[in-house]
Formats: sequence, structure tokens, C-alpha cells
Amino acid sequence: MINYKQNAEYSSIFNGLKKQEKDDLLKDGKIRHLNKKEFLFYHGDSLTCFYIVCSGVIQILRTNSDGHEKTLHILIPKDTICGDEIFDSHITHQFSAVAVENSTVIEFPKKWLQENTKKYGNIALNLLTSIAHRSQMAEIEAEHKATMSTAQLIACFLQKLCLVYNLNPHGFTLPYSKKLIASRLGIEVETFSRTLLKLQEYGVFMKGSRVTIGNFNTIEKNVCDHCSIEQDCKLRASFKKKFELN
Amino acid sequence: MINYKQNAEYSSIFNGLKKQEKDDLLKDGKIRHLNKKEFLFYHGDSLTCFYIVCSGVIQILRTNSDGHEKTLHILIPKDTICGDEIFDSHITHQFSAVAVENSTVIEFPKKWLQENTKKYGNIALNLLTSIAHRSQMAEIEAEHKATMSTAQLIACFLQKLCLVYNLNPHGFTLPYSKKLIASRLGIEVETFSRTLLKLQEYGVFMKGSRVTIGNFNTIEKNVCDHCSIEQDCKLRASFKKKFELN
DNA sequence: CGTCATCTTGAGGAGTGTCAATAACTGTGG
DNA sequence: CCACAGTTATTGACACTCCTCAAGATGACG
Repeated sequence: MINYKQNAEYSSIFNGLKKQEKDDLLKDGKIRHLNKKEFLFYHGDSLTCFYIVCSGVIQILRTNSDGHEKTLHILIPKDTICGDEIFDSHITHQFSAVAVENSTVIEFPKKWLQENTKKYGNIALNLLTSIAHRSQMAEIEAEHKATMSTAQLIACFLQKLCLVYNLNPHGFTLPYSKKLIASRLGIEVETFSRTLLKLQEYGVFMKGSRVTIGNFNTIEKNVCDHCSIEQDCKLRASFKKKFELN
Repeated sequence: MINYKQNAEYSSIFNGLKKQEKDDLLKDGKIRHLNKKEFLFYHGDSLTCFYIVCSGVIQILRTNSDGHEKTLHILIPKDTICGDEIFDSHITHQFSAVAVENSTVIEFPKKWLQENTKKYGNIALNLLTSIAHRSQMAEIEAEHKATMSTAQLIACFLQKLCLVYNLNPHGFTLPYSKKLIASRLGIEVETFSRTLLKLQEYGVFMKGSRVTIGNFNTIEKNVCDHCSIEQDCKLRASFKKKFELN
């Protein structure tokens, strides 16, 4: 029980708050355990809570009338759920949330968030930062989808994975299924599979769920240099710092 | 001069502030006039200001290495520029901004925004609301692009146009070029032109820049019913309220 | 009236989704 | 421990949509 709250405590929305304040805030939260494939809520449900992921992986997805589903986000501990919905004044959920593996979240009433953003200026600012970042990422993603090839999309995604999960690019195991990754990238699994061949030209090899990113320069020249973010790409900067200079 | 500030005054970021407070805030702003096709800033420029559009139309765009440009937003009076960039802690502009027609903006130093979000809780909250909304819209757009046909995308866009510009759907003139619209929708002009034929099946006719949306039920059945937002679509609700019940 | 940008239309090709069949993997219960 | 079911992954064939290149047509404007 305690561990879960500790994870939530380090969520960026509490940045700049004192330990005492965090503890006060967290005691209003309710721990919820989710089994693999269990839904936290469904698209259309009434929107009553704000969540912080404590453990596991939560998939945020939307299913359209054809039964096709698209993954909007793959969330990990310290990430928050529904912040933007709540401030965009929705009364029902705009998407569904399901546990990819056994997971834990901490749940707060919608009002808790609204009141505490007023009470603690820091929380409002932290949320602003986090939502602004998400908004920027959404726009960048839209553009990636429009201007980059599928192989480039996947290569970019794999680099992000290494950073987020602290994986060694020279050899790591995918943290979740290719199906989920494809859905996150907005492509079909078949296309994903087929693109793996082309990925080898970039020095990226995938055998089953085992991935090897061979040459950083190749990937940089073929992928990052074609991205409109270019120099300002925080991902690229972090990646170089972490894996090339060490 | 005064008129321009009056427009900015009604920007949603000032919601809930007193007239006196707004006036105080606005006096720090500098009016800037832009001629048609004049750039406000370029992608890569250092990020120093926050802007509110006072008159005209501002195109937010990004150009990638191939020389291809994508329009991220088309902004009109009361809209803000760079709020999300500033809170995502960028130090250079992630996109360019150019005047589509003769326009006016009011400009504030970056610090002005940061300090006043701390000073006025309302501004932080309003920005939160506005950025949360933009973030949601970006995700919805990404999904539209993935799941809807080009004809449906255009039809949806035209409906939005009617609402934003208060145009009569039964006969109106496009407020800007098809080239700009195509770029905003992430398609080529040629594809746009060709799709106009298919649009007639939905009861949408376009001759030059003259548009007629004939039948609301047809468009609703063919476009909105296939959208994943469905019932919760604020656009659709507003549209029905405004044009079908009057 | 001529110039320039915008728009339309045509032909060809690249890339992705769809349907279908097969293979590899996961987990469950006997 | 194995057999089985269900999911996930790979591969092939085909159709469709959109982009690209190219040429003309229309429109705006000095």
C-alpha cells in the first residue's frame, strides 16, 4: 500500500510541494488494483475521477463504430489520467483505459483536482506544464505520421522506449506486444511486421521481441535528420547524452 | 489602437478577471501589425513572446527538410500563440507564424505570462482549460486522420468553419484558400480538388470558393456517425443547436 | 492585357489496409 | 507434463487511396 503512494508522490504534478503537503494530498486518494485486461473505465462513462498510475502499464484507447481501436497513450507509473478531460470540461470519458498488465492506480475525485489546483499554485503550474507538453507531443506526432515513413516512425518509437524504460539499445526486449505498439503508432500489425525488413537498413534488427539498435549514426541520418523537430528534439538530445557519451 | 486591445480583452485567458485587472495586464502589451504574408516569427527563432491575435488570420505552420509545409493551426482574433511552447519550456519556436491576410497581434514578453500565471490564479486556470482543449483536439484530429476518409475530413472541417465564422451553411464563401485548407487537413491540393466530387454524395457542393451544405441529415449520417467522438462531439451539438432549430 | 498564384484534371506509382492462411507463443486444465 | 485453445505474429495476394509529376484552366491584380 505504502509503496504505491510513494510512486504517486513523485508524479510531476506534485513538483515543488513539501513532503507534508504531498502526504496530505495523497491521503484523499484511493488505491485501485487492476488485473491484466481489466478496464479502469470505458469511453462514454461519466467522468468522476482523476488518476495517477502507481504500477504497471495502462493503455488509453478509443474504439470507433467499426470495432477498430486506436491507442492514444501507453501510461506508466507517475503518469496521470484524465487531467486534460477534466479541464476541457467533459462530463463523460472521451476514451477507455485498460490495464495492459496487472497494475495499480490511485484515484481522486474530480473535485479534489479542481479544488487543489486553486489551493496550490504549484499544482496548476505543474499540470499546465504537463498538459502543454502533451499537447506539443500530439502535434509532433500528427506531423510525424504525415511526413515520415512507417520505418522512421518505428525507429523513433524504439528510441523513445529505450529512454523511458532505460533499456540498452544494443539489445533489449520489447516491454509490450507488437500489436499494442502498432496500435499506438496508428498502423496495422501486418504493416508493422513487414516494415521490420526496411528497418534493417537503419541498423535496427528485431527477432521476435528482441531488439538491437546497431548504429546510432545510421539511425540519426535516416530518421532524426528527416524530422521537422530536428535540433530541438529533446528525445534525440537525451539519447545522445545517455548512450553515446557514456 | 484601442479596438485591437478590446479584442484581446475578450480572449478566454482573461476570463473571470475584472475590467481594471485586464486593463492593467493589457497595458504591458505591444501592438504589432503584420502585412499579408509577413512572418511573425520563424521556426527556430528564439522564443521570447506570447501573443494574442487581435485581427486578421494567422497561420501556424512547420516546414520540413523537403520543403513541404504543414499547417498546424489557423488562428483568429482572441486566439493565443505560444502558450503551450512557453509552458513546455522550449527556448526556440517549434513552428513558424505568418499572416494570411493583414493582421494585428498584441505581444507580451514570455516573463509577463509566467509571472501573471502565478499572480492570477484565473489566468493559470484559463490557460489550463485552453491548452487542455487544444490537446484534446489534437488527439481527435489524429484519430480523424487515421479513421475517416478525406471526404469526411473535409465535411467535418466545413462544418467547423460555419460555426467559427458564423456562416450560413446553405451558402457561404470560403474564408481562405483551398491550398491553406488542404495544408491544414494534411492533404495535397490535388486530392482536395478531386474529393469535391465525392463530397456531393454527402450533400456538399463546392463551386470555386462558394460552398453549399444541402442536407444536414445526410452529412450527419455519413460523417458524424462514423466519428469516434459521436454523442460527445461539441461541434455537432453546437451545429444542430444553431442551424437546425432556428 | 499579361503575370503570377491558385485550382482542376490526367496518368502512373508507392504504400498501406484488408482478407486469408499459417506459424509461433501463452496460459490453462486435465 | 502434455494437449488444447486463444492470442499474437508473420507472410502472401489484392485493392484502394493518396502522392507525385505534368499540363491546362481559372482567377486575382497591377
